[in-house]
Amino acid sequence: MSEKREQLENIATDAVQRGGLHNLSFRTLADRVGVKSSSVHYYFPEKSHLAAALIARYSADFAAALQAINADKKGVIKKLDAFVKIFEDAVSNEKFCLCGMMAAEVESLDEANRTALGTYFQHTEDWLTDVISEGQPNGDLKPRAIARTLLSGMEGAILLDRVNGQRHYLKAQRDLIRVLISN
Amino acid sequence: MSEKREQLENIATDAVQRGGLHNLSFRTLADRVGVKSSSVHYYFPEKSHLAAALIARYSADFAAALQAINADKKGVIKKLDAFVKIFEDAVSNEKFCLCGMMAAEVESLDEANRTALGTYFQHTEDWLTDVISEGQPNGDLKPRAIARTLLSGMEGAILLDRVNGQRHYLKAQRDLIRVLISN
DNA sequence: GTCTATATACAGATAGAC
DNA sequence: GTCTATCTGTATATAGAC
Repeated sequence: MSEKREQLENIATDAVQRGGLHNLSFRTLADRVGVKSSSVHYYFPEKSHLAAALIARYSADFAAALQAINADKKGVIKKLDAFVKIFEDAVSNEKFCLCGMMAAEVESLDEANRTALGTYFQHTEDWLTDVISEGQPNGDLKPRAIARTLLSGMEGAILLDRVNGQRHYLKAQRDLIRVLISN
Repeated sequence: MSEKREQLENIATDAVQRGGLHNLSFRTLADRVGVKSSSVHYYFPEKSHLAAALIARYSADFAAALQAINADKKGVIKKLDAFVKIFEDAVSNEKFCLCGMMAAEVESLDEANRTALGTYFQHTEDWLTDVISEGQPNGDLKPRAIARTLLSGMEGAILLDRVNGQRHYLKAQRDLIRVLISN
C-alpha cells in the first residue's frame, strides 16, 4: 500500500471514530493530509470505497489485536480485561469504535458495507465466545449469550461514556465480567 | 404547541432515530410535512434548536413511559422486561434510541445539547437503579452498577441488532437480566 | 405563519493539464 | 499521482412579500 493511501486511511479512521463518516468530507480529509480533494478521489473514487477500506483495515487490525491477546494473556479474566482496555483507550482518546460508529450510520451505508460491518461484529463475538468457553462461565448463560452481552455492552458503554468523557459504563462492564466468569 | 410544530417534531424524531441528525435536512423535513424549509426555520431558527426540542420531547416521553411501567407492572422482572420491550419495538421499526443516535453524533452537538443528552441517560439510569433496588439483585454488584450495565447494554444491543435487523443482542440482554436479578 | 427568492457555503464527483 | 478548474446538487440560513 502506498504511503499516501495509508496516511489517508489513518487520518480518515481517526476522523470517523470521532465524528462519523457523515462528518468527514473529502475536502477535510484532503486538507489534513495536505493534498487536494481530487487526489483523495484518485485513491477512493467514491465515498463508499473509502468506507469499505476503513472497515476492512479496522477489522484486520482488531483481529490482530485479539490474536495478540490470545498469545500474550493467560486466563479468561486477563484476556477479557485486555479486551476492555481496547475500548477504554478509545474513550480516553475521545474516540468511538469505528464499526460502532458506522453501525449508527447503517442507514446510509450500501449493502456491501453493511455486510462488512456485520462480519466485524460476528468475528468479535466469536472470539469472545471462544475465550469465555475456556473458563468457568455462569451456568445459566451459554458462552455465546455472555459474548453477546459483553460485546453489545462494550459498544453501548463507549457510546454513553463519550457523552461526558467519563468511564463509568465501561467500569460497570468490567465489574460484570467478574460476576459472570470465574478463572 | 401548534399542530404544525408537533408534526415537524414527530417526523423529525422518526428521521433522526433512523438516520441521525446529520442525515436530516430542513428541506427533507419540510418536504415530508408538506411545507417549505423556510417554514421549518420559523419554528426552529437553527438546527441546534431542533435538536434541543427533539431531545427534550423524547426525554419527557421516555420518562412518562417509565412512570407508566411503575404504575402498571408489579415485580422487578416484569418492569425490566417492559423496559426492554421499548427497545425491541424500536428495532422492530428499524429505529435506534433518539438519544443513543445523538450520542454517536456528540462531537457535532453544542454544549447545551450534550448536557441534555447526559441528563436523559442519568434519569434512565436512576430509574433502573430504583427498580433494581426493589428486588434481590446479585450480591456482588451494586444496583447502580447493574443499572449501568443494563442501560449501556441496551443501547449497544439496539445499535448492533440494527445492523442486520435481528434481535440477538437484545435477547442476550433479556437473559442477562434473569441471571442478575431475582423476583 | 407560509411563501418565494436568494445568499453563502460545502458536499461528492469528474475532466483534463502536468 | 497530483493538480486546477468546474459541474451539480444540497446544506443552513435569511430577507421580505403576502
